[in-house]
Amino acid sequence: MNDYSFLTRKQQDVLDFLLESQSHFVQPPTLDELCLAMGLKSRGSLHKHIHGLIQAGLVEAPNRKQRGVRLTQLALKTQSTGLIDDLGVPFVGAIAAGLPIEAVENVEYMQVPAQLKTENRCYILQVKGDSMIDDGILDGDWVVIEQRNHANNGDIVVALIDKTEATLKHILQTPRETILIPANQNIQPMHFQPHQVEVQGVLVGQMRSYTKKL
Amino acid sequence: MNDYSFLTRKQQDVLDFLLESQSHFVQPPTLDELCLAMGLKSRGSLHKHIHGLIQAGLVEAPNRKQRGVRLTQLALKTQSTGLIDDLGVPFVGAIAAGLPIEAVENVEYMQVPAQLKTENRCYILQVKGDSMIDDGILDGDWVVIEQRNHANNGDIVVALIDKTEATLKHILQTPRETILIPANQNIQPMHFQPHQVEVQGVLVGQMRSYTKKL
DNA sequence: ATAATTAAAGAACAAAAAGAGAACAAGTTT
DNA sequence: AAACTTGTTCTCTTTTTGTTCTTTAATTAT
Repeated sequence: MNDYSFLTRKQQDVLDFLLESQSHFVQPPTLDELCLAMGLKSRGSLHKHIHGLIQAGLVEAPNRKQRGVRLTQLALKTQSTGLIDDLGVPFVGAIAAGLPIEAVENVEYMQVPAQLKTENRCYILQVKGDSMIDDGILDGDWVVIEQRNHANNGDIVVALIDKTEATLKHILQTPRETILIPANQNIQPMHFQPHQVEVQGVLVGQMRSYTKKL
Repeated sequence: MNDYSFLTRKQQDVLDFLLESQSHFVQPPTLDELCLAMGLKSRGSLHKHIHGLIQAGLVEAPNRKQRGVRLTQLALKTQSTGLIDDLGVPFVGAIAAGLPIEAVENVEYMQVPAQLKTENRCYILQVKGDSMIDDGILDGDWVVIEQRNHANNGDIVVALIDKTEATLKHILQTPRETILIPANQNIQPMHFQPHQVEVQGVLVGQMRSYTKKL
């Protein structure tokens, strides 16, 4: 999970277990409980690993009053692969085919499941229009975009055309031209000179609400 | 979150018991009643825990006139903002047209944006099959379902047919029959006697990942 | 193979937590 | 007034829990 090269293998195991199971414990687990949960028979052994984690600043040093093994903020923050993200993903605006991205004034943050984003910087746009309807991306859907300026052929990208229009399309890049392909039988693919098209991100997730109307 | 994690084990137990059983007591329970209910033999022991809760601000300090143990607003609040929201929405399994819901063994929790769920109890299913493809719900998508047993005509619901098969369809309920309508031109609507169809939830959100394959 | 590191188990210990019971004061009931 | 209830305080004992130490096995490096 997390790579703390200065931790021993077992210390890392213990840390991973703590991070993973923290929500299962109502109270911070005691050493004995951890032993049981991890299949150890001796507190003494486990204590040495915990001690290592304390020195690494990943576990709170107990102050003789508060018992149980508590993770520190540092440990929680470095849990990058966990399900819970601190801030969430910023919702930056709406994208309609043929128009610049319409930015929202107050950037909101949406709590997005880890499965719908990547480790890299992501942002959220709201889709306007039906140009991707055949791919199941409907008017009003939110899309999670990983911010980067290159894409593979076939990817669905946010493309900026002639530095003015933004659109969400499949991309096909050849040395001679760049083609933006909608997922809508009624709309034709568009051909451009490579320099006309600027990739602003790649689609990694999509969401839809059936209750809220925005 | 409120950290009443500085409570000792027994203090937490007492608090949990009070929160859980408050409706069972007509009057705020006396120490002796609590002892009896919790299986303790000495008021003195229990009083020490209550005293800890008083200092934590979770229990009202009694004033000799009003007897019994009273919870404070703070304690009640910490219960309503409990763990459910922190955990996210449970991912309980996969739904394929014509098959029972295939439950996952270890329930995972996904952090879902507020826009995709409701205030009521929700759960997540993964869609198998193409029966809702015309509504932009594709094979492999996750759907957020609000758990309830009634629906309005036109809603997309999780329907249990003859207590065996589960499916995700539009519902149309008339006094004579219940019709489940797929969003796929190749599949015909299905007609049932009302008693054959049991609504298990209503679709409120949908998500799709373009990176993870599950 | 030898040495060093890492793990595990268990014993022993001190501090904290938890429990039991007695005693007491202030109220309530009889 | 006497008996009872109820919260509070106190002492004492038992259990739980973190810590330290020693011994032994397993793994890794030299």
